[in-house]
Amino acid sequence: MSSADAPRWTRLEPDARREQILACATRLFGERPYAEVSTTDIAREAGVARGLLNHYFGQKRDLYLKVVKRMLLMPGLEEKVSATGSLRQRVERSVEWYLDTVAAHGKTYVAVTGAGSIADPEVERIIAEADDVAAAKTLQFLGLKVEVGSDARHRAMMRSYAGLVKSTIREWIRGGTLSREDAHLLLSESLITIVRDVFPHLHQQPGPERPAPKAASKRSKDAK
Amino acid sequence: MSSADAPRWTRLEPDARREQILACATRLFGERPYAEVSTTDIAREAGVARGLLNHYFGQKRDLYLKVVKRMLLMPGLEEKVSATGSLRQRVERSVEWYLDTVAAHGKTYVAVTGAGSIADPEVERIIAEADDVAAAKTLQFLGLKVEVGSDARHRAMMRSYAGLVKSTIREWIRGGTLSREDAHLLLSESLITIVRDVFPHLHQQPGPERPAPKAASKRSKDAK
DNA sequence: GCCCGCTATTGACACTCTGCCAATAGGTAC
DNA sequence: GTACCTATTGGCAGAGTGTCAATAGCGGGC
Repeated sequence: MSSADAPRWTRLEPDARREQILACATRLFGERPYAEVSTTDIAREAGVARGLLNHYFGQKRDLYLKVVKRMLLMPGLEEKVSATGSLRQRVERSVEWYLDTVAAHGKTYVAVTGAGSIADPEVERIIAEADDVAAAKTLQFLGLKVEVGSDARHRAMMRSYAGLVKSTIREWIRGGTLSREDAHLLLSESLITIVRDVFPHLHQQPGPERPAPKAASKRSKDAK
Repeated sequence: MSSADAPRWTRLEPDARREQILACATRLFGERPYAEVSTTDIAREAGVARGLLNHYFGQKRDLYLKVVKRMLLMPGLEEKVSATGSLRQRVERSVEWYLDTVAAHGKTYVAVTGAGSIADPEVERIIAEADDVAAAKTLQFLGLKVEVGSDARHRAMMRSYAGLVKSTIREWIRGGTLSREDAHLLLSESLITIVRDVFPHLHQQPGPERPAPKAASKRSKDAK
């Protein structure tokens, strides 16, 4: 026999094993919803004993949390995209970058963020945290992080905007009910509106504290 | 003894019992996430045997589905709000109505819609369906449901918008990071932008098929 | 090349939760 | 009071999860 004295299992460096398990878990959680993926499935996929998952990650939820974190805390943006040009240019570039990034990660991203995953406070906290980081990055990238007083409010609004981003991406990736161009258009226009009309005092517009945007503020055609 | 011959349990009409169980389930699912609420908890809360839940609702998921449905398919809008006036007026009235409705239902609504609940295909389908109904209603209410050809695309965009609505409401209801006025402002401005700039051909604007809104379309100040 | 110790990994046990179904008993009509 | 209908119960079997002592890769010492 070829496997006469072959070891029944191989010993890996903790980091390597952790990484391997995480990769399998990421794929499975992308294919099926949380509850449908048993730890036994993940263990079988990775070719290890189920107990090893708990050894490395603790609870099943913690493993899921790691997957979510990795998905949401995509590094990039400020390193990849230059923060120059008109507002519209910057908005469109950041939207473009985001769509690219998500397209690369594919379904898992949608499964993790879109469905909101498991309605667990801890998971939700992680998602909220990631949204907050993304919000801060976006604000900073757009060159709007100036007033510290109302920063919390603006961050909250950017987190809200993140909801629009997620649902739009789901329409695009999942059902294909929106094309990439549609998504781009919708996200860009909305973000520009938010920046212009909802925080107008951050923009060039001087105006009063919050100039009741009921009367359409006259907008000079933005440089494009 | 007072309870010498008192019956150990009382017999109810199926509809009444179903209703009672549903009420308890609704409350519990609003307090804790799906996985944290066991059928035993619900049964204890309702004062019945656990098996009765399965008898009336089948799977635990089906019970949850019923709760979600009841939450999401809030009737109203077209019956309550008149579809007259300028675009801005109609938008603001519908946003107002929606905020009122959600505020009435409170945390359960947020728990059910916001977190996305359980990442289950069936539950997701229900939510998507409800979003779609809401989207169609909104389009109709805004007086934009005219072209049948691109209706699917517009519906998809309104479903995306629903994502913004949900996340905004969560910021408002949960953390209180946004005030009701903030939510109103954000949602109104965004919806107006979408209707104006993303489906401009549906509005008064004639223009080509999709006139690349990069160049800011000149907007006459809307009647207000 | 052989043995030894370290520790990555296993396998089984106990517990919880869920779905199912035959048996039970509340209530009503006669 | 009695008998029937069926709403309701309670226990059983299966699946999934977390825990922990025991096992066995595998590198280092000689």
